Amino acid sequence: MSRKNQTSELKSRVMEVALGHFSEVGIERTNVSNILNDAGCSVGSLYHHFGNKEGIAEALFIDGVNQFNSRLLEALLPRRTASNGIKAIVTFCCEWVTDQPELAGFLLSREATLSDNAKLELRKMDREFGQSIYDWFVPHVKSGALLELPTSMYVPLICGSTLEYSRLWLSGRNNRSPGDVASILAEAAWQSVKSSL
Amino acid sequence: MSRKNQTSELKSRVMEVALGHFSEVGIERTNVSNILNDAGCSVGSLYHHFGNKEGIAEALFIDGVNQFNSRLLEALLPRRTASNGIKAIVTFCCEWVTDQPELAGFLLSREATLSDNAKLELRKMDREFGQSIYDWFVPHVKSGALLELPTSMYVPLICGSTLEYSRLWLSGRNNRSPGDVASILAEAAWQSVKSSL
DNA sequence: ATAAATACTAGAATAATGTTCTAATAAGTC
DNA sequence: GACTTATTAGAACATTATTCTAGTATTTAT
Repeated sequence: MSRKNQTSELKSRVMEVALGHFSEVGIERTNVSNILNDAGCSVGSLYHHFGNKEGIAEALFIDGVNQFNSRLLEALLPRRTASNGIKAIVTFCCEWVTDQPELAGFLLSREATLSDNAKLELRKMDREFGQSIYDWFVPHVKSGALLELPTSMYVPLICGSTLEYSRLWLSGRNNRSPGDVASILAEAAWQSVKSSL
Repeated sequence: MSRKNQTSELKSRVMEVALGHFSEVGIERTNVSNILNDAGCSVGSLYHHFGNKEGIAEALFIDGVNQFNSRLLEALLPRRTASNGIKAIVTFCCEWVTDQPELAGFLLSREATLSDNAKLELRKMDREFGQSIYDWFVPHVKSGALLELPTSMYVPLICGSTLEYSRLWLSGRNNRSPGDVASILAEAAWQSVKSSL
């Protein structure tokens, strides 16, 4: 196998193993040595590739956000009505969390403290993503289908309930998965941002 | 001063100092030695009173939840209509977060990993609190004013948007405080749980 | 094909830092 | 006033993330 492949395989093995530990006991309480053992990686390699323990968390975080963003857009952009779009966002979130609870829990915990570089990269990703979202929203606000609100309020209003419910489910204090109650959450989100005209 | 007073003063000084550090850089990245210096406390005393660093976080967490719960009940219980009650909950949350951002951020971050003892205590508090809340809700669900939903969904639906908006504001990516947008959040919460009959 | 440069691996040594432990001190109690 | 107990003190310890130096394999250039 080429070095490139070997390397990228090692990196993803480390990330996979680390995610398991992180989501189980948190970043702080997972030992680097455990990651090394489970992933079959040497100290030198790990620090060469990731810099430090937080570097692994950082890579996981950025990967996760990227994946989430692109799939959410796939789910949202084809929708033509405000109601269908809002419900698609919520339903997608529910399914995504239910399908990959470890990654979702890791992202929602916001445990990862990002380096300045990572923050910049994330901000760039966010701008692009935000622009696509914005473009979808504008016509529906203009048409009067959606409430006109401070920009920063749409995400909390649409996704807040879902994210809070997801946290609850991920913490194990609840049997019904977000996927199971997606329709309730979707309807509630729609009620909270639809224009009452 | 009596020893009792001296002790409790030291403990609260430590907790206050620790909260400042925790909310600024997180539990993991605050050094015990910094807390000791800033609070004028010796290693021995700190470990005698709190057991370990997490013990401080635990104490802060339990105190915070206690304070939040009791004040929320004060705001909710006097309300006679479903609409007023739901809006009172949301408004209270907004004001509470806005008034004590450090404590709110610390609680919302869920950074604190609780000991089994603390979990038990918290569960007990939660049961009592939950019962009071439940008693307020039942008649409004029975009367048809509120949607009938799985019990575990009321908190996410009512508070989710507010908590998510609070996180956003606390992270500094936003100027308008939760208190500033409380009425929007309150109305949205109400729309999402009111019965549409 | 060979040499030079580069990317990567290895693990012992180091450094940072949370926690324990023993002794000393002061407050409360009888 | 003696005794018991709670508290304080900080040096010693233990854990664990990270650095560092040396060595190995893979590309790249000539």
